[in-house]
Amino acid sequence: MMKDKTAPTMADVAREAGVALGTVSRVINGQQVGEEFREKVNAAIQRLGYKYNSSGRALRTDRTNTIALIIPNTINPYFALLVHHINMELEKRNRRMLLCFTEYDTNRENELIQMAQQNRVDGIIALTYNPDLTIPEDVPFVTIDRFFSASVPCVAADNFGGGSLAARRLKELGCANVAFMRIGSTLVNEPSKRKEGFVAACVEMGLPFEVMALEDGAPFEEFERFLKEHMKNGKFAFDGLFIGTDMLAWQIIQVLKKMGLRVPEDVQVIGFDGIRSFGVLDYAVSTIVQPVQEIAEACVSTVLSKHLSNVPSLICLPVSYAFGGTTREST
Amino acid sequence: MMKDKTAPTMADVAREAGVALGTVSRVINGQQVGEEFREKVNAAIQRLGYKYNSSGRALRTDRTNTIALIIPNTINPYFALLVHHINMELEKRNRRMLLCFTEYDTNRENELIQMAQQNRVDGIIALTYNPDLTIPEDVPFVTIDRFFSASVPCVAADNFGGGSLAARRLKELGCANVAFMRIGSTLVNEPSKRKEGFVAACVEMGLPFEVMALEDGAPFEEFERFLKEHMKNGKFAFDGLFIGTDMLAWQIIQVLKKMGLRVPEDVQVIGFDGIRSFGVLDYAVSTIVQPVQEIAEACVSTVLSKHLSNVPSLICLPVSYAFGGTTREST
DNA sequence: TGAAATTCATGAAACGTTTCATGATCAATA
DNA sequence: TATTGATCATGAAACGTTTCATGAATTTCA
Repeated sequence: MMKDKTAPTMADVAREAGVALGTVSRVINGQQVGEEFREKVNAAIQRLGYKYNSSGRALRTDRTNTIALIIPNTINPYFALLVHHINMELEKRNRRMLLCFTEYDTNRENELIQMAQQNRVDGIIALTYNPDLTIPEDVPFVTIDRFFSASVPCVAADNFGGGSLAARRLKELGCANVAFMRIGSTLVNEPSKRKEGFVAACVEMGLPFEVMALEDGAPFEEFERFLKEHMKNGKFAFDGLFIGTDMLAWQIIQVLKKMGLRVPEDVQVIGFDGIRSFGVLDYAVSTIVQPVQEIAEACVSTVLSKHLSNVPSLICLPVSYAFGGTTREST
Repeated sequence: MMKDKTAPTMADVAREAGVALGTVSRVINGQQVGEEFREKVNAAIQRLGYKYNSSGRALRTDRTNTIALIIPNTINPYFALLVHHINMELEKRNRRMLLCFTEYDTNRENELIQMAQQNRVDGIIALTYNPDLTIPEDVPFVTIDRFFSASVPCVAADNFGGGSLAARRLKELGCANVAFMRIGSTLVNEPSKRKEGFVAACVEMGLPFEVMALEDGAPFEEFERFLKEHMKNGKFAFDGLFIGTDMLAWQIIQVLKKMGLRVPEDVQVIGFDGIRSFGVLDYAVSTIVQPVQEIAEACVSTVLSKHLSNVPSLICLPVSYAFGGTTREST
């Protein structure tokens, strides 16, 4: 099964159809072309089995119709969801996705940005952890959840509002002693505002609260220790918990159950992200839902927008609260 | 902040360094070049801030160093895992991933293959559902879990062996009445061998079994009905279940618990895929583990292998059994 | 009817790289 | 010293597309 020496090109189509090369290009790109010419060209394309070659256009126009997405991985369900929606939004606009995993390696974050630039992607969407990230200047660049400067557009959920919504919701549910728990770097990034919003609302409502924050890499056992320390004679110090992410919330709930506490009867637990639990959790799961679809839409439309200078530098999208299937908007 | 009219190119570097264009190319590609030339070129690259442009090479060499991965989505944790490992394997070999989601749309599967070819990817790895998929001829093509013909390499876990391992394991655990449950198309594909291996082993061991298979799109309630039908006066007809996928197994376990059955005390349940449960499940989870890493490695090395004709047409990789952290090889 | 305006195909140049045949330089051998 | 061989930089062509200035053919309007 011998391959043709070389695949047919636009020039071959033009020759076969008896028209000029430029005419073939215009037919293929759906531009204004006389009817009889269009037919001749299409017939020739069929006869030769011509296949369009994007490499030529990429070189000539310096556009690849490809956007790079730089993200730690797809193992975390929230990232997987993000990848999915961003890909769908790109597809809608007839763009491709070059997917790059950082594995939380801050050096690799920079390398991947370089690589994407060499590959002449039309833009980069990045969810990174390097506070000294090298922001590229020659290619549209949008971050998720990381604010660098006014000139680098950042798309994020309303983390502050979400934290505050969680606090208000716990209060409404009758909680009298609450706590916030999270793990993650102390980078100044958008998600850290979950705590701020929570704390602000607690203060405003006069709701007593505690904060338990661990640095990246700290062992989960410290959370267990924290929880057990607040268990005195079968009485738990908190009747409401707000947890930084759903994944962590699920783990915490496991610990609570091992401690003999019922969720939500004894302790209300609210997570963050809005990860659906694959129908696998048998306890009531509450969460502050990130508007992933809208985040994806904002990332894509921002990175593709022609006039990046006119774009807001922080796009903040409203979250909602989900409990047993009911949701309501934040603020 | 005005961008340079045009970014520096190899020609600019050559002029700046006072050498020939070809020399710059050879320096950049690490080929044999005299020491003083190499230094001059590197200095010029620094001075000009030259950035390599892959589009030129793609056109000239017809190689993009990019592989397309066509897969339904990343929402399903097994797919997410696959995407992750394939990306890592590509990264090792200095290749990029163009990620395409089919959303189980069989037409889109074909369209994406076309698109990938237009983008001149160096190869395609596909996990598809269209039995009449149009297999491209001009580009290396590897499938996951789908056998089309001897000329289309297919990478899959040892599904038959896995099914048979599950049956033997249930027997060893003392089960006397078992059932297999699955949902999915009846396409002749590799995963359907899970049932065959299970049935064959049951027959061989004289272990009574039933099979409950649903077509794609069937409502989950039918599984519930099936399970409840086999519950008579608080006595369940099965003491062991083998479920086609972990995700389904998790859902089934929820139903069993609602029916008042304990897992694994009353019913042993074995899933398939080896999805870790995010530390979120509070019941004993058993599963036949797909060797995802090895599958990814096989896909990538096959699709990149120069002599695709010499490659085996079905690469079948051994699975293992996982229960509470212990694993053992199949067969 | 004639001039002006409009439509639309043509032909060639350009994008940035790789690669190949050519030729220059220098060392080694006779 | 003269010749051969080896090394390695040079210059130009080629990859397949888009785009732009040119000009031919047709339509419009006075």
